[in-house]
Amino acid sequence: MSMERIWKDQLYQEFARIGKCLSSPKRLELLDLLSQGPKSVDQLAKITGMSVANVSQHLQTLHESRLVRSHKQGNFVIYGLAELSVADFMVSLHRLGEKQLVEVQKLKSDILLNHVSMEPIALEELLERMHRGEVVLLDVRPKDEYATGHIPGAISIPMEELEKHLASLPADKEIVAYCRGPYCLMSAQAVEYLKSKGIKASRLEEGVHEWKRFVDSTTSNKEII
Amino acid sequence: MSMERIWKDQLYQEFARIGKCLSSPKRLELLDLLSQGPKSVDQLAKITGMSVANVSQHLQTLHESRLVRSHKQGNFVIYGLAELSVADFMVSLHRLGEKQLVEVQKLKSDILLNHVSMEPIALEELLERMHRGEVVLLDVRPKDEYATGHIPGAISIPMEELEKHLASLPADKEIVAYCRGPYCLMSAQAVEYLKSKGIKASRLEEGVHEWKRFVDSTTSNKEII
DNA sequence: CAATCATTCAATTGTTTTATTGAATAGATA
DNA sequence: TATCTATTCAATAAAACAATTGAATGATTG
Repeated sequence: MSMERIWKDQLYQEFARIGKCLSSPKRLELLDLLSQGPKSVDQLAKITGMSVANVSQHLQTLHESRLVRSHKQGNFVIYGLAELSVADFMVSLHRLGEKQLVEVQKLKSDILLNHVSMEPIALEELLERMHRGEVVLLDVRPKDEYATGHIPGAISIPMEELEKHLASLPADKEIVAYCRGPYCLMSAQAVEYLKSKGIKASRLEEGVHEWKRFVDSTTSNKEII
Repeated sequence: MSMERIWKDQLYQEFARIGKCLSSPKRLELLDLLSQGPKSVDQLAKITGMSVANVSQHLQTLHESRLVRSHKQGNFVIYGLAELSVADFMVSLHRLGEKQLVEVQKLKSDILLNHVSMEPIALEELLERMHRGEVVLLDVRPKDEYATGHIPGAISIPMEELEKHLASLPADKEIVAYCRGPYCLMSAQAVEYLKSKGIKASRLEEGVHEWKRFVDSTTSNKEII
């Protein structure tokens, strides 16, 4: 076998390690969760419904490919993305999946039918209307995820505390709720609840990383060659 | 199991199908090759050194995930990327791999040591100098890949025909050669050959898709929200 | 109409991966 | 020091995968 062949095989072998990480549904879910902020092993186990040992094993795999990293904090091992670019890559994967896989499109529209008339608001429209002061953006993720990063201007009320803080919401404005991204249903539940209380509300499908990619693509303005 | 859990599992199952495609080194190489233009099964088999049956099997996998598509042309089945966005996604994967995997960095620098003093020229610098008419950009890929898409201003001389067309190259300008991208060595071989003939030459690491992403990121200039 | 050719299919092999257990580790707490 | 607790490790069994081979397909060519 030629030198070049060996080199290419080794190189693609390496890239395939990242591919391997993405070949398991559970690992993809873990990466999506970690995109929102660092978490302990058993937090991840609880959210995903997997056994702790299983989560740990998947995290090892992700660690070997340098997609996540960890540190000890008291009794817990906290895992997080190794790089912000991993989150951005996950957005790329989601985009590609939604474009190529009819099944993804179907699954998404199916769930939105369950949540009545849940047409999401477009990111562009939202930012415009926020700017004009017409809407309030609501981040319904846990506090720590909000602290890790959120869309500027959003207020934080975690899903479980929504009822408690209902009164503090401005009555005259429309509420737009968002959560972890297109495959998280917390915002849908929030909108459903708000609507049931007679509050005008709609859902933003995008999460923090999708938002970030959007502003990056609209504000980059380097000089042309 | 809750409705939501089932939905999420199905959804991530779907995304994992794309991941599966990326988990095999051979399939990654096939995707990279198809990024350059459509090819028949046995063309791919010859380039990659795999058996035809094996290539066909991998192509089925890629086809099931809607990453490639095929059509018959005479006696041949021609495969190509299903969407240009697949090529762009591959660039994302390469980026992530180069950033996270030290092994990839090492493999790349190792091979460049073999090709003496082969520091690649930066894309930005190249475009500037091309614009000033200081350099000639040379596409050494096969003609059909050039026809599928090339960097504007590049001239096409496939690797094997380089010797034949040597005289037609402008003597006063520096030559910059490029090929399929960072993991293709044709351009390095071309530069080595040109240098051996006393022609000033250097290598562009980027290929068409990397170039495309670069111009997209520098020229996008929509108004800010 | 037979022969040829590129490709796919089917069956087989050996290898890898997954989820599941239960035990081991190593900090923190009492 | 003993006891928790969270996590990892190790061993297992079931499932999925990759590469190989040879046969089957199906269109084109002589």
